[in-house]
Amino acid sequence: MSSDRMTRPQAPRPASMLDVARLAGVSGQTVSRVTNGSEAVAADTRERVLAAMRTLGYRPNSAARALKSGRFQSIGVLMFSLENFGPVHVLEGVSNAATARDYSLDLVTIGDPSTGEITKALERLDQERVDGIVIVLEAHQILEHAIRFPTRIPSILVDSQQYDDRVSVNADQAQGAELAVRHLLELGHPTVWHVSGPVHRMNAASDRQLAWRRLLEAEGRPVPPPVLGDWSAESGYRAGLRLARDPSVTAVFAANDQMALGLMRALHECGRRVPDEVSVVGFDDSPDAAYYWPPLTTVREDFRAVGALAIELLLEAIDGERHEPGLRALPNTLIVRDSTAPYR
Amino acid sequence: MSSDRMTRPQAPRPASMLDVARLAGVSGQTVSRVTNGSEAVAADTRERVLAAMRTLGYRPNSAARALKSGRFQSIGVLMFSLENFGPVHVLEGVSNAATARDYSLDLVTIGDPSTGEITKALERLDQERVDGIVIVLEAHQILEHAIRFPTRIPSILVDSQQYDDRVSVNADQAQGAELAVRHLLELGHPTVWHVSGPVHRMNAASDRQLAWRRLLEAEGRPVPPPVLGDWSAESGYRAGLRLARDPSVTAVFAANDQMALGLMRALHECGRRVPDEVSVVGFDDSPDAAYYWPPLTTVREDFRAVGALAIELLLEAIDGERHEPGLRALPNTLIVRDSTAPYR
DNA sequence: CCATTCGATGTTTACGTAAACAGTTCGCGT
DNA sequence: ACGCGAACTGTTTACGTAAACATCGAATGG
Repeated sequence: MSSDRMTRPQAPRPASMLDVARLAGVSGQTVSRVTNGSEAVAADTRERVLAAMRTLGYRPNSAARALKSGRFQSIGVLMFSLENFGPVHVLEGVSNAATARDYSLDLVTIGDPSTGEITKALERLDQERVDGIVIVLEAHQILEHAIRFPTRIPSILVDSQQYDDRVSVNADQAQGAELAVRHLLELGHPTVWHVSGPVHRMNAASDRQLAWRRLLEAEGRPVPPPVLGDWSAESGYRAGLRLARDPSVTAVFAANDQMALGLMRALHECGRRVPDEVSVVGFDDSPDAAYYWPPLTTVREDFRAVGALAIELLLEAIDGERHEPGLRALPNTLIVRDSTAPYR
Repeated sequence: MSSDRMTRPQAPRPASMLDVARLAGVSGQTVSRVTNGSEAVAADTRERVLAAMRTLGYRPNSAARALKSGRFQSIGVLMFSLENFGPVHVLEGVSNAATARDYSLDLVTIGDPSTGEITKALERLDQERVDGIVIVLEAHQILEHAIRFPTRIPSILVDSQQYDDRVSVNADQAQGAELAVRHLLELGHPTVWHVSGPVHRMNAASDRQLAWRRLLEAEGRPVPPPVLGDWSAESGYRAGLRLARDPSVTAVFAANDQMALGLMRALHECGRRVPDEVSVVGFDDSPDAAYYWPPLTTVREDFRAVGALAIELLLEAIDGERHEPGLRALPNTLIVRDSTAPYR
């Protein structure tokens, strides 16, 4: 292979538009026209150019193109970790939608969510190698770190929060939480306990908790103190150990599936049967939820749709369209499995 | 808002290097020198240039830079779905490593793994907006679809397979499977059953199955017929329903955590206690595995390290280094939890 | 039969940057 | 004072593409 290196004529720089033009006996502009599919180029000329392209293995130089046009055909995505199921699926939705529109994706993940890291990441993205940015962060992170949004190019948030001056997209947290709580109440449970996510001033966890509380109050039910978790199965487990001691607990709404998983493990350990003694509902419908023990009743978020909508709005913004600021909330579906049963 | 558009002076095009140069009263080249941190520029000149940059909000144009230098400071990543835990974590490792080296990531996911889609995706990446490509695919997918690897730029595979002419990186499947099986044998079980992943001619599933078989044979144990799954919890569940009927089954090695999850659900349903009657080991150490019921003994893969090594090797290749073809296999760790117990 | 139009193609130019090369100034040794 | 090199800065050029404008021939219409 080193001989390969020595005999080969020094990586013959890739063919340029002009190389193709010369071979095809036309001008560079005509090659450009063929490349961009547009314009009227005589059929035989086009054929000749295409043949030359094939011969030379020509590929348009995207850097030159971007330089000339000012467009990158690329979307930046800023994400926290890929630990949690939700954001990863949003990413998948975003990726599919972007690919469908012929945009590529520039992914930046933030290892350590410090102000410095986030700012640096946004700087990176803002350095004009992308046409727009999708930010998958929660509001509290944005507030705590005093994040300054890019100004040069459009950006959109995937977050359940309502912003005065920005467009955001997410699943409808309140509607989802209501589905869960209402389901349990309809099964006859006197009230519903809640294992909450890490509540900050504004985030999905607080939205879910608030909706849970509101619905119980509206129905005139007692509102038990919520148990605080941090989205992890481990925190759900700890919450479960506390709830399992209280025999009045017959229905629990966990703010996500992983906490529901930990919760059920604790209930099992304490000998409280699910769903016979305690009904459990989760949130997210992660792929494994159907195979928890017992299979988990949960609220399915349409992450793909969230990602797709984010891209759609962002591309419109890139094209100069102005959107009304505010949250676009997408509805969720209740998936009933075996972890919930009528109150006895 | 339309008035906004009309009054504003046409989105004053972003400041260029020359704008900065004019304001600072220097040449463009000096600005370039300051930007690139290199060279000897007099301290006061540098200050003046930096001040001008701040005033104008100057950002180097990455397209122009890429055009001039022929480098993109960007790595392409080709992935199948983001459904499975493993690949997503590899992506995270890749992302972290790339960021640390000041490379950005161009992510392409393949919705439908048809030949056309894969080829199209590789074309996209090969269109020279990246300096190198990380391909996260399994060998059988590559073979079945007769994938042609990019030739213009270096690429590296994340896959457990040994290729004659390419460099690949992955966790050591055989070593991991041996950890699992040996653990069960050391607990005194007469033999170990296996719920396999979707075996193709060459992939992680077949590697794990082969290692399982080899070790049993080496130890002179009977080799029960492996039960075929497809990585999903659902397939583990179906496998479990079959294994649960057979009282001679006391130890099962599932080829991933999700199948172990489904397996344990089936065992529960059939009244076979884990680990008292049946011990179960998984593979991957997904975040939830510690909170399965019971907590799952499993093999932890260091996905981050895999991603990091892939980036390291790829960057070296970009810098012109030639690597010996072959597989770099990274060792795994056995995590013992409550789903395994001594044979009684 | 010439003017007009239009389709097809070519020429020029600019995008923003950085390498290569070309000064210019200054201090120092002689 | 002179020459010399080091330190600093400027000028020219090329990267590959596509918009704007220019040209040319042929077809159309009166």
